[in-house]
Amino acid sequence: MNAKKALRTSPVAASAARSTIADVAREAGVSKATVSRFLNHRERLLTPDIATRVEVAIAALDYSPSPMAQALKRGRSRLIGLVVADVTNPFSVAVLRGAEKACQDAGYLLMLFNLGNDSRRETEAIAALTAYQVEGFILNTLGRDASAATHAARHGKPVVLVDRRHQGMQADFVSLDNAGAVQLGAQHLVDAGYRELLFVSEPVRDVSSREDREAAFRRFISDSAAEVPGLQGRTYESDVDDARGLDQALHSLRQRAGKRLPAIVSSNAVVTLRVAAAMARLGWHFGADVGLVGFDDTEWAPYVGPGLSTIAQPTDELGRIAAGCLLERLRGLDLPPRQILLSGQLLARGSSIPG
Amino acid sequence: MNAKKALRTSPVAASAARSTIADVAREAGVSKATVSRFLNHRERLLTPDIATRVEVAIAALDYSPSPMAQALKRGRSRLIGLVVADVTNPFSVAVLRGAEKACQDAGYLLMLFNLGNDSRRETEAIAALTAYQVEGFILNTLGRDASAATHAARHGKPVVLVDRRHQGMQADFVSLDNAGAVQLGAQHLVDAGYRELLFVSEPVRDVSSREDREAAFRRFISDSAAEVPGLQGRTYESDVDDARGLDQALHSLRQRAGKRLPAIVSSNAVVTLRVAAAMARLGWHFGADVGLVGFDDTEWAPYVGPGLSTIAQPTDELGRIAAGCLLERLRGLDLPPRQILLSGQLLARGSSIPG
DNA sequence: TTGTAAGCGTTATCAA
DNA sequence: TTGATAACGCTTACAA
Repeated sequence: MNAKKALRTSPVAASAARSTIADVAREAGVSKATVSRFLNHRERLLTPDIATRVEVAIAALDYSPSPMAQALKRGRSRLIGLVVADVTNPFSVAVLRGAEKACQDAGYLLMLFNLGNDSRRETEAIAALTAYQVEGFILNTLGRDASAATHAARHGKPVVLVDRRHQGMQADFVSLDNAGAVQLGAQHLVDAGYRELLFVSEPVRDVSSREDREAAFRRFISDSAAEVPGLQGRTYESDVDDARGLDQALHSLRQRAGKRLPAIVSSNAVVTLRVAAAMARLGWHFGADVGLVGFDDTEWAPYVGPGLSTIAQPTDELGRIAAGCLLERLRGLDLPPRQILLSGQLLARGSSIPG
Repeated sequence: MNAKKALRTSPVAASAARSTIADVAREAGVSKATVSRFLNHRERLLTPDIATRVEVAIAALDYSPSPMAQALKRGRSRLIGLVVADVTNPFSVAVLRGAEKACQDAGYLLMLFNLGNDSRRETEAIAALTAYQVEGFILNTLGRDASAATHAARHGKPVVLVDRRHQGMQADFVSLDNAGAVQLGAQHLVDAGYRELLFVSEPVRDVSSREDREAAFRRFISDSAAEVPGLQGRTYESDVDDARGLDQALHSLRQRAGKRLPAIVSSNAVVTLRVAAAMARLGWHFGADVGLVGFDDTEWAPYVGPGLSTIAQPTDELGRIAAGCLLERLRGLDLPPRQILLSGQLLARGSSIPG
């Protein structure tokens, strides 16, 4: 198209091939070692004259070192592996976003592996990422297969678990304070006058955050029973393809409630959506017919029904802190595994007003 | 024997070090070349006896080749760079999901770079990804800075553009058939009886999909004016932090409508959410007060107000096809750039019933 | 059919 | 302070 471009790239292969450290060395009339030193040990050990020559050559050739070659040599790749259970889950995405930012700021790139909720791929994910020499892992997995992550840890790679603990795994763990959050949400419903509560979750088994939340809910009920007359609570596991089951669960919830007010605590955004679907099928209204507080403050929560009351997780922070923990370990911090719990925030909207 | 060797063979660190091709060669009593051949040229050129010995050794040492070293040697990395404008946008995530699946199935890993809607980071993204020797790019960027992508293409790396075209860029392009989709949505509103239409979009300039949709909307209005008495249409650009402006736009929409029915076509899920917020502020109801059809069929669309009518994009397909195009190019396919347009699907719900 | 050796782009260890 | 040179883990002529 333009002759200018053609001129600029006159040496035939110049535009196609990345320039290497050897090119720079030749251009500057020094050895590769000197160029490498200039790059890695910046100011030290360099004659000003030589330094500037190298600097000029680097600029002239638009040289930047190959991370691949560096990785091979140093054994460090500036790569961090991120495994998420399900990119479709807004929570995962939000965390991903926070983590990505922190990693990039620290000069690391993120390699993403999405499990698509298939726990069998967990091992595969860790293996692939390990092969690429990622320096550490941020894991938000299903947790069925602790062995995979343990394997990673045994290879000396630091691991940070987000939201979901693995049994007996020695790793930093960053999560919402689930117990506190459940307490917050359930208490809010009680304060609003609801007395017959139902905790709705995805299958709880082996997913630590679900277990924690359910356990906290049970504890809340038994702890509060004394002070709050008529308070009752049950739990229900909702399955993806059992809409009817959920409908029935809601029916019996109202039945049990009798004259008392029934309400739901939903354990994440996915479940909240299912509950919303059920409510629509039944023709019931949030707040008046059944109260609701749901985990995860999605952007759409304010516009569903009278507005859904939610417990917001500090997702961005979770991601940032998880990445931060990892980066600290990569910088050599040697501490026993930490548990970092962040508190949730209650956002009261129409769905928790008996109206 | 240096300390390194000692470390290697000490039982403690034994589990920590990945085994290399040299280890396998030693174990099998053959040369590295033979192991390499076994790996790369499978059946050919191998004595059964030797082949099995290698196979056993590989299994025994749990060996897998280092993609980094392979990349360095071959110049191919089995990596694909994915740049998304905004991981927060559900559309981006959905595409990401489709693309990731296809890439993984083909043995490629995805390197993710999120722009966070900051167009200045586009160059940075491409540079970082290029440095890691990604073999190709899937780009869903803002499109301000075509030079970045062009740069990539000039380096001989195939590029696929998703949803957003870059001006004058020679690359495969995969997208929704925006013109058809707008027609579908607008016609639906007209059929439902709405006559005063407003197309609401994020700032249109330089983002091809937004431009296409707006242009299609304008065309629809002028084309239909003759047959549909009283049909009028305008466009409005909504800014993130100008909620008041949007409120006013809705006000004047109703004013202009007079006795005719007013409706909105919203150009993506983000805008739809903003419109929902405005409607809530104004105390208006979808369908009855103002009709709506919105781009992007999110999971929450059915539960906002009377259900939001949407135009669903085949997001998964978009991602899959984009990845497919790239993989074809990587396999050597040499064709002029293709444009692949997929049609949207209208999902009619309460928000387009004047009720 | 198999082995030897060079080299991909770096960094690190030596001498000089 | 700088420069050869040997790795890092792999592939691939070229020899045997």
